[in-house]
Amino acid sequence: MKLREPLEQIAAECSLPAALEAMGERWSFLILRGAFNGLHHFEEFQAALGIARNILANRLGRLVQHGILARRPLPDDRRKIEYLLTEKGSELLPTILALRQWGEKWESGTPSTPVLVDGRDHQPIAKIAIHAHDGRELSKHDLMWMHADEVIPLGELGTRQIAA
Amino acid sequence: MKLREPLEQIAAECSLPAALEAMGERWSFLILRGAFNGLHHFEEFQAALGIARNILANRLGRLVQHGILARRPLPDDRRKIEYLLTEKGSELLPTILALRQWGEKWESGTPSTPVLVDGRDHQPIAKIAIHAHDGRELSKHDLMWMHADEVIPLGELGTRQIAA
DNA sequence: CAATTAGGTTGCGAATCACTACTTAATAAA
DNA sequence: TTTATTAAGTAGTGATTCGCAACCTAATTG
Repeated sequence: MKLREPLEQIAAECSLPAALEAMGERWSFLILRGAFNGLHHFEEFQAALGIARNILANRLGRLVQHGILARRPLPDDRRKIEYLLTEKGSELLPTILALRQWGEKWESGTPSTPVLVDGRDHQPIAKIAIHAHDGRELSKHDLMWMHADEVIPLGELGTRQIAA
Repeated sequence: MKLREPLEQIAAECSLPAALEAMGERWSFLILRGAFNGLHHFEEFQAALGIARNILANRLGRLVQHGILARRPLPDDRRKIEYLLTEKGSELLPTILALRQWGEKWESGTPSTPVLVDGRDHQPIAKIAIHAHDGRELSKHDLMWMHADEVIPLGELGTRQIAA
């Protein structure tokens, strides 16, 4: 059998396969959700998720390799390893929220806990949505796909020919 | 071996496992991306993604079962089956975009094609982000987690005790 | 110094994945 | 009207991964 081919080659012109290469495995998102909710240690993840230990070790290692989590042995108790979200990992939060909101609406039907709220007024965040560059929210009917070459950067309208 | 346990039981209070139950497998997101980009037929998906035929058949069936795709035999050529995004499936677009944007920034480094643009001005959409209920964009430092019971619905501030 | 804790690793059977070949029904070509 | 081709799968086979339980090692606690 050929080695499981990295998903990247499938569509070189799209970054989705690259993202899935890092996050596409069965437990990755749930481990990350745990990290967002304050889990830091191997045994914490294991207890909270009920994941097999070898799989957890493998996933944590993978997430560390991809720079999504950072692995830091604690100086006070050198048995303990702390897993922390990197900036790269933190920026997956919108993805997780979008997925969770979708699941809430279409699969489980019940609101999730804990809830992410605005620290200022303690109100839940808005639904993750698609916005135009000027902030307007866009519906499905406002959207279209274009080849990247055909997009005319703002501010150059009328001053430039289409690039291809 | 025990049957692979559905992810739902792990954290009944979160919808993320429910979402992953439907979309968590290796090819699901890429098939859906294909659907968003205009693929409708078995052979189209197969050629575009290079996925094994049995896996593709299985994934399409799963997505149909979950109501994410609809399966419709075409009346003019009754060999052909058309796979179409349902509303439920369409609402996964923010998730896919968030994941793709993340991959673009942190993994591939190159912009993806095709690009999703606003139909009115043909400008690329804004980055998927987290917004407050009033539309302000929130950064990581503006956010906090709360138990659902502790959230006081807007308009009831001061008129109601916290519910638990 | 014995017991416990944290974070793994190992072995094994079950399930899934990927590749190729085959099937079946409907349409198109000769 | 036979024959070929196309669309959408299914079946067989081996490699890989998953899940469980048991074990291991180093550091800390009693």
